[in-house]
Amino acid sequence: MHLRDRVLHRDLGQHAGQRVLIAGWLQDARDQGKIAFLLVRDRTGVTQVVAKKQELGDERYKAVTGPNRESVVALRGTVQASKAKAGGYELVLDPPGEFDVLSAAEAPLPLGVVDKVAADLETRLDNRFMDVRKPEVQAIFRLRSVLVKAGLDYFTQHGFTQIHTPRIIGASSEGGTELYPVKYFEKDAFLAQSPQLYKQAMMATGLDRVVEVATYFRAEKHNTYRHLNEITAFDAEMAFIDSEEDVMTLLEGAVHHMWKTVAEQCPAELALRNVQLTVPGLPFPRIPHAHAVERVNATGKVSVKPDDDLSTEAERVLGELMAAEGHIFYFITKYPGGIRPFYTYVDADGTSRSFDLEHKGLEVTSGAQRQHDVDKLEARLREKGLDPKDFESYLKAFRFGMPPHGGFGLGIDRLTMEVLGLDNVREAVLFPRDRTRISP
RNA sequence: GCCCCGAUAGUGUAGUGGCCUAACAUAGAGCCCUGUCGAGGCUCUGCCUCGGGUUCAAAUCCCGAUCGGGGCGCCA
Repeated sequence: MHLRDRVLHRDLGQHAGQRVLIAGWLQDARDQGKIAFLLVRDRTGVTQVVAKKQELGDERYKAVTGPNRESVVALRGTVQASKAKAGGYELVLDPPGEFDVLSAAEAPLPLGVVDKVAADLETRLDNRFMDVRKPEVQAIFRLRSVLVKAGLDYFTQHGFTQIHTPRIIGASSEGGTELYPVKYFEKDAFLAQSPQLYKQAMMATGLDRVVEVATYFRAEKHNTYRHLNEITAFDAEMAFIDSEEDVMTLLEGAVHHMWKTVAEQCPAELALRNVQLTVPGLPFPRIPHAHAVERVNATGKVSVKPDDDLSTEAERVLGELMAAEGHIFYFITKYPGGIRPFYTYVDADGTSRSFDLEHKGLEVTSGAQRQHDVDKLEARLREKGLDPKDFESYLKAFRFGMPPHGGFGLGIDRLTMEVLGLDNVREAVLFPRDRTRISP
């Protein structure tokens, strides 16, 4: 039998009475002198292995109970019903006691996997390979995988083509955030802050609907539970829309599908995180920015000016108001044109066809219908203090037939944090890049 | 960019001028234990971020450095 054919913990019941091979991390070895209990963990659970000195002999018994915790071991034993756990199975390591250490772990561990003392997030991230051995941490990334696939499935089922745009960009930028400069041979270049300008260019091609699972780089020195300097998002753009409402309908459908899929496919992961997931009803409420400002100001807790964006505090207050009405997801729409990026479509009354999707007071999406009239677009650039010359390769795509279009960026890290109720976005990212962390 | 805070065994904490040659838990080493399952019992190992200063006396107070945490702004 090969290692790849090893029996996983969850399948032990199908092999009752048989001699099988199992392998995994030696979580613990409880030596009681003449009988020992080895706990061997694989990705599906922890198997108890019973080893008896009388049957194995002193030498084998010592070899079996000797390895350090978290060593990788493989062993053969006979599956039997556990004498202690109802409905559970364990392995009896019977003679000759086949037991191999595939990789010995050093001691002490830099981070305990099942220790009774909790470690700081900082220590956990420094030793992420150990941290992810914990089932409750593994659950985050299994669920994230399901969430992303559900999103991508939804988009492709709705006619979206998955694309990949450059992460290295030239000097021109959409503004709004600091960029990381990189050396590009004899030229200056930057890491992309978003695929915005590229996915819009695709609207001039006839692909009509594109989506990218994109990584963004933002050189902002923020230090909060919800910000990272390297983030991952769904970036979608769709052509031939009548208004931003078409984009919002698509987006809320995608989010609903992601929540529903996670609820259906991840009961074990949700249970490990103690999360009771509620799938939000459709449609999500739409709250025009002006109304949102009125509502939060009416509480007396904050003061937001009509033309300003909601502060973090105001966002939280609105989240509480909406939660009280039973809405965890909601759109804030019709932002004042002045506080949105240059490519946003602004109507004659000064409001923009833009929106944010919020979950319990946290922004998870920003989107809009885009300005597809190149003259108005150039005027918008100048209003924002940007030089149209710097955007020539972008603007060119608008001069030869550009349909009305719109799109959004949907943050995957934040979505994962929110679906699980994590208190820090770093929990939802394997190797987060924040203000100070570039290793591991 | 602005503001606040922290640093004590591998890990998580207590100690905030002398009672500290620093404590507790957990981990690690050794011994005992034939059904443990947060296994248990006994013994042992291991810590004040760095550099200045104040003081009779500094883990403790002050200054600086380094590393880190958090809030705002900005955004996903």
